[in-house]
Amino acid sequence: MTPIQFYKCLADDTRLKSLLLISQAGEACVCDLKDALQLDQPKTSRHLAELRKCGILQDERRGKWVYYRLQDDLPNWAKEVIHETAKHNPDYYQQALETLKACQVASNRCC
Amino acid sequence: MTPIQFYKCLADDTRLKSLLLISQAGEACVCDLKDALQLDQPKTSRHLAELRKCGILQDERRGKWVYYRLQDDLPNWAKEVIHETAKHNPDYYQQALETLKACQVASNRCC
DNA sequence: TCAATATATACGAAATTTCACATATGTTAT
DNA sequence: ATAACATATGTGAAATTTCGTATATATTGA
Repeated sequence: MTPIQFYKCLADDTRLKSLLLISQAGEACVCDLKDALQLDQPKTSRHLAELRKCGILQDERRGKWVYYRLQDDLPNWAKEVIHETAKHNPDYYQQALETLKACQVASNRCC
Repeated sequence: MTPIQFYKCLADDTRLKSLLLISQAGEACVCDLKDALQLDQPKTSRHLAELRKCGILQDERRGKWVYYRLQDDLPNWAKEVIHETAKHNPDYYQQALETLKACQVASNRCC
């Protein structure tokens, strides 16, 4: 993954917030993310697919749901960038993260 | 500076390369950067101005030349991101950096 | 098999970004 | 004052990205 590919992927509000949420929560399914970020389903899915296609996220289907998390072999510099950004910018995603976590503990299904 | 502003600024080849070159060289003037990156003058200038306007770079005029360097009060997380990216992706900018350094030692004027 | 739920994608429109070119501004030296 | 050089910016066209809507695919349970 080239730096320019990586940063183009981060340069969208939906993708950046999704990525930071996933980095903090460990993983998230499309429907929880869509509720946490108050987006429609196609938009959420499309941006997650873009993060997957450029090698930042990996997906795993579990029943009806698809869970996204950081790609296992994501270069360390990219992981560092994501974590450093998340660590020092909680205001940017904190409210959505709380909604996301509430969804995730609620039950074995989505919000 | 919000993370999304920051990453939108990095999501362009000219801006990202300029930024990494400047982070490695300490500073650079427009004409040296334009030669190192083989770009025309307006394009170089416009992208540097964008990095300045969003708070990543600062400029200083010295005679006819304008030198750009990292903004002194750039948030530390942003500095970390830039340095981590530069440190682990030398292939992306190494050739241009050598040209830039050659320009800078050549004389007290631009290439 | 059929209905319900979750996710993905095709497609054209709308919005945004980038570009090339022309020109303006600022500085220095003569 | 003028010429030469360095940098900045205005402008509309071109390219790219994002979006909304409709629809397709996949899974589960009745």
